[in-house]
Amino acid sequence: MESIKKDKRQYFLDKYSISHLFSFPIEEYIEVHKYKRDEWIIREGMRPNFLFYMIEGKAKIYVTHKNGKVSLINFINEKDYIGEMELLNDDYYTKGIQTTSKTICFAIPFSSCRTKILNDVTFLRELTKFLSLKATIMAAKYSQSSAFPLENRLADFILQTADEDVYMEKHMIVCDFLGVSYRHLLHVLSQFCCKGYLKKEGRQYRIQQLQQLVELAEVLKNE
Amino acid sequence: MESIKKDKRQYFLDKYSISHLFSFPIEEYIEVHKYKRDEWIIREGMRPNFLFYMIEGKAKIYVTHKNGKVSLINFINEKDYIGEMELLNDDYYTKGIQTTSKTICFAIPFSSCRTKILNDVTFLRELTKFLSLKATIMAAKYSQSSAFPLENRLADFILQTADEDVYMEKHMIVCDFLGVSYRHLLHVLSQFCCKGYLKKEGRQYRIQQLQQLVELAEVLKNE
DNA sequence: TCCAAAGTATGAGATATCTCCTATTATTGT
DNA sequence: ACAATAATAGGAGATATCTCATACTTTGGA
Repeated sequence: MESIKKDKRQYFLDKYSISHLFSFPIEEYIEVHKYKRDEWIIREGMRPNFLFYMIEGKAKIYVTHKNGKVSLINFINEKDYIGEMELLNDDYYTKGIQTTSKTICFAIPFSSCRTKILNDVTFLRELTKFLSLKATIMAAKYSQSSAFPLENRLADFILQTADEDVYMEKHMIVCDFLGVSYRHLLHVLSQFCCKGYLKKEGRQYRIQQLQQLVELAEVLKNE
Repeated sequence: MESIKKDKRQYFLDKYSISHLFSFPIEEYIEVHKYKRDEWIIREGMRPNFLFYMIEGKAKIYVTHKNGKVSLINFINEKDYIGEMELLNDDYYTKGIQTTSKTICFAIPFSSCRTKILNDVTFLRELTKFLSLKATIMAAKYSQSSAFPLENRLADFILQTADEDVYMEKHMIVCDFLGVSYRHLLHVLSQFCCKGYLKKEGRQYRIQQLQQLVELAEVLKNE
């Protein structure tokens, strides 16, 4: 992780201003953090020291079960908060957050801001709005997720996790996340290769026909 | 809908006190509303006049698409809020909420309380906690929903929607919600009857072996 | 360095689920 | 009261997906 300072910091503060989300001047407290692909923004089980707001890039949320199995739970994209559960909830078990590409976040230190933001109705209202929308969307997604064949859900997954045109998730994690057997995942992946959407390069896949994948993924988004 | 007054009202206020969720005395504002099965707590597209907090019973959330098709989106259970989106978000499209059984809600009038509760950090923090937990749970559910055969998901669904031991949802809505074909839904339902879990009575089904259904539904909840 | 564990890869048969088709009831508007 | 529409019901074959078995490769630690 690299903390961006001075002019560059100011550049991001201006480009993605979030001052309207707070009733007090927040800018002076904000740190701008830059991560490489696959870096951990938060380690599982460790309390974060910041409330994060993602402005560029994407990340994945992981949790480890008692039996040691690691599961991918969800994604984080631009304009998402990270660490809001820990901000509010003292006994929340922290999940791991790992970037999927180069990523830039605003990081608001708990040390100097926790009390302030927990008493800021403007912030709390915005956060509540954000969360209730998120819950609604997840509910809708949930109710229809199993309606589509793996082909569509996998296309969507590939687009969400690929960095540039390279897809390189672990099959085991993916079939767990998508709720599909290992065997079948491989089968559909090899179909994608046959059809020329992907090209296998050793252990990773390169996207050859983005448009085709986008069309398959679009199907999930109708209505 | 029936508004419960006097002693009975006080009984519910005491039994399910929510005063700790607010920093000001909320009790005097709370109305206690009682609904029969299948009543609408909120009509789709109409702004509610209350923030509801469900204390007994359960309900379903529906939305109508442009093409006229009606979809079940999610459930509401005890200790859930209803109308929080409308409280926060002026241009939120209101979804329909229909009870699944006899239901009792606290109803907090926007007219007298909206400003107060929108400026109450205690309330906002609690609501945020509630919503972020809900979003997390939905995300986890989503990622694994398609992992299980209809048998398990249907058992869960039946338990969530049955009133006492009577299940009587419309097949069309159910297969939409569960993302499964009409044909297959019927097939699994008739299997449940063969196995003696359910008994078909004209247009509805009566639960015969609750425990078996619970076991099937439990599978969804592991880990 | 070597072993155990995790991950990758593929075949073959078994199930779950879908699509298409065709009847038979409810429900609804006129 | 009647036609039109929506919902229920079930048969049959096609696909998607799962389970099991088996072999090879990479990886992390003793």
